[in-house]
Amino acid sequence: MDNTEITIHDIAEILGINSSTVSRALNNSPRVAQKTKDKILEKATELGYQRNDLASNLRKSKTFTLGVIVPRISRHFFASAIAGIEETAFKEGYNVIICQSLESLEREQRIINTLLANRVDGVLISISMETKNDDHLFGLKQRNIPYVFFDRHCNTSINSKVVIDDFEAAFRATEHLIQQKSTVIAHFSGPQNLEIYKNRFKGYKAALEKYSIPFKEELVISSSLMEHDGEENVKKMLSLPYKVNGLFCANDVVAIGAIQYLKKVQIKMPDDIAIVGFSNETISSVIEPALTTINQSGLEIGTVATNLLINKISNASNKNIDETIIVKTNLIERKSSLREVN
Amino acid sequence: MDNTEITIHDIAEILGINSSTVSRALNNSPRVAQKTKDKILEKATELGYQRNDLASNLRKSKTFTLGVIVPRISRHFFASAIAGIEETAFKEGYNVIICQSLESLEREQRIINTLLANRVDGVLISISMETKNDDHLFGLKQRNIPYVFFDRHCNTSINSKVVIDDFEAAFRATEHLIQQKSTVIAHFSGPQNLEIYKNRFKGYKAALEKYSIPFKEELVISSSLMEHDGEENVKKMLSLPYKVNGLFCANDVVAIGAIQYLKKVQIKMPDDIAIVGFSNETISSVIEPALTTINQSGLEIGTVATNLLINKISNASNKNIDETIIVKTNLIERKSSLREVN
DNA sequence: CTGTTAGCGCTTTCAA
DNA sequence: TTGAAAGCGCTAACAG
Repeated sequence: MDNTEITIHDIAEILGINSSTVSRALNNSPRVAQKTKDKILEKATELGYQRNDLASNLRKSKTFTLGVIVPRISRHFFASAIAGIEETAFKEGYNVIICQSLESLEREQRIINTLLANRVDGVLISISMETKNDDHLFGLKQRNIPYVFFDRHCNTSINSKVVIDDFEAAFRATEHLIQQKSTVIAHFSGPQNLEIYKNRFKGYKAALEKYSIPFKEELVISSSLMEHDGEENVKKMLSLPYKVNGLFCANDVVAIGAIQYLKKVQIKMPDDIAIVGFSNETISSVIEPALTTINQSGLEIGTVATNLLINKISNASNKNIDETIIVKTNLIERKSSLREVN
Repeated sequence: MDNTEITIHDIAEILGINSSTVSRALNNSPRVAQKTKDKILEKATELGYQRNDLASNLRKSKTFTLGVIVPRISRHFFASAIAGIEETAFKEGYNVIICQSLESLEREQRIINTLLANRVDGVLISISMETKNDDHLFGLKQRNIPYVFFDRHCNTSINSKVVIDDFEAAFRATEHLIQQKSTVIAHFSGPQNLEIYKNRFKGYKAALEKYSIPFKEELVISSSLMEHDGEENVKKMLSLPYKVNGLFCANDVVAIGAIQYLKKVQIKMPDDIAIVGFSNETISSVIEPALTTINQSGLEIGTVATNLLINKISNASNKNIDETIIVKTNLIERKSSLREVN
């Protein structure tokens, strides 16, 4: 068990040929005789040769690797987005480095430096809660490395992004509640420095306005998107001096927490309170039967974003065109199984 | 916005010094005068220099990168294990490449090749459901790249691993049910080609034996660890011609599904059926109040495994010593909040 | 179809 | 304390 790396030179020497030929053969170049190729391939597998991508990539100044930055890989939405990203990337011959910012700007910054040092060909990013602008992406811009935001994006400058129409979705969600006879509608919101939550809030407000329902500050309950925030939010909501009979929840994780607590304190959904929340294809079955959802496909967003990025990488002409792709959402109304059960 | 990479040579040329000195300075070598260092660092930041790790790693034959292979990053347990891994790795100056096998042996194989090609310094792996042995790790062995199994491991040859005592934990879990007056105890099991599920099954069986409870084949219900399997399993369990009043669930994801379905069909826990299942620090609050858990710390397992791996990497003498570290679990009994509520 | 040569950007002897 | 030179393993002209 010796540690020596087998290189193309070793193979070349053994076979009494030149290492360039070995290189060509291993890259399946048409400019090598089939017989030589066979010989080389056989020897390579025999010796357990494994190309050194560091050397190869260095030489080619191309890594076929994409960096992906998400706040947290375990979140339903991001997990499904990653599924879409990986699928698309692999199909196009790209590898993917998945990194989590854990909602920290500093970590996001560090990750970008690492990706830069590793010469990724492009970056997909969904920003952390702490991130207020794209200053820390300067390195990418300077080095002309294309990047695409997905879902959580920056609004501080023009960039390529793949998002849903948060305003519209929130508007529709709130409208749906109103049409379901909800008259007092709370909004569990997210960090207001994130565009998506800003827009969801705006959509909520606009719908109220349209139907002449007075907006009340105290019905908007914000949080940092942890599951236990759901419980906290519900408690705040229940402590109001009047009864809330509708809830638009801007985040799925919070929604899960909220629904669980509502069940626990025996508040019936949707009879006591109707809920509309965001969801996606991988979300836990907890939430599914409980409420009407705005289906936001992480898989699709991931796929679309990756295609856009790879496009930017390969078409130099597209590289500097900033475009926004809006992925459709749809409202899925569910027969609440909670009605019978709870 | 030109695309030219800034190299140490550029900096050297501008400053009229040699690139070796620049290299040394940027690596904070003590063999460079502080004045020169300052000059170089200033110029480097001014130009937005960013080291090319491909070149650096190639030269050093060392990447300070660990490969991590898990079945699925979105699973509670693996997400928390990854948290532990990253924390430990970063602390020691290592980066981490996270890969998911999606329970496919073929993908696992491909991932290993990619990691090999990228010359990672070591690998942490929790095997897929399809993986029956460690044949596909041959490349790692051959190249003398250390690897450590965590949680899901192979038993087909001696390897380093960080695991819990599955037999003991399962035994204790089942014993607990018996002491809680459960007389007919079902076991929701996992794929029997995985050691951990084999051992959990053995522990279950051994406990029954100790207390002279007859073992029944049909009480052992296996699945492929999806959340909806929980529901399927419960249905199978309920279709038995006798009443089951205890359940030892060998997997948390299945447990979540099972508990939800049990709630749905209004079976009271623990009155109608007492449950013990595995859990860990990040698990959804869904499961928490419902049952007694065997607390299996992903964070700790990740941390321990990473330390072991880094140790193997740096101490050549340890490299070929295979050791098994058993991380303690503990049984956490919960006051079931379901009792009052449901 | 194959060989020669140069060099990707960095680190690391060895020398001064 | 700095410089010169070699080379990590690979690919890509260019030549033949």
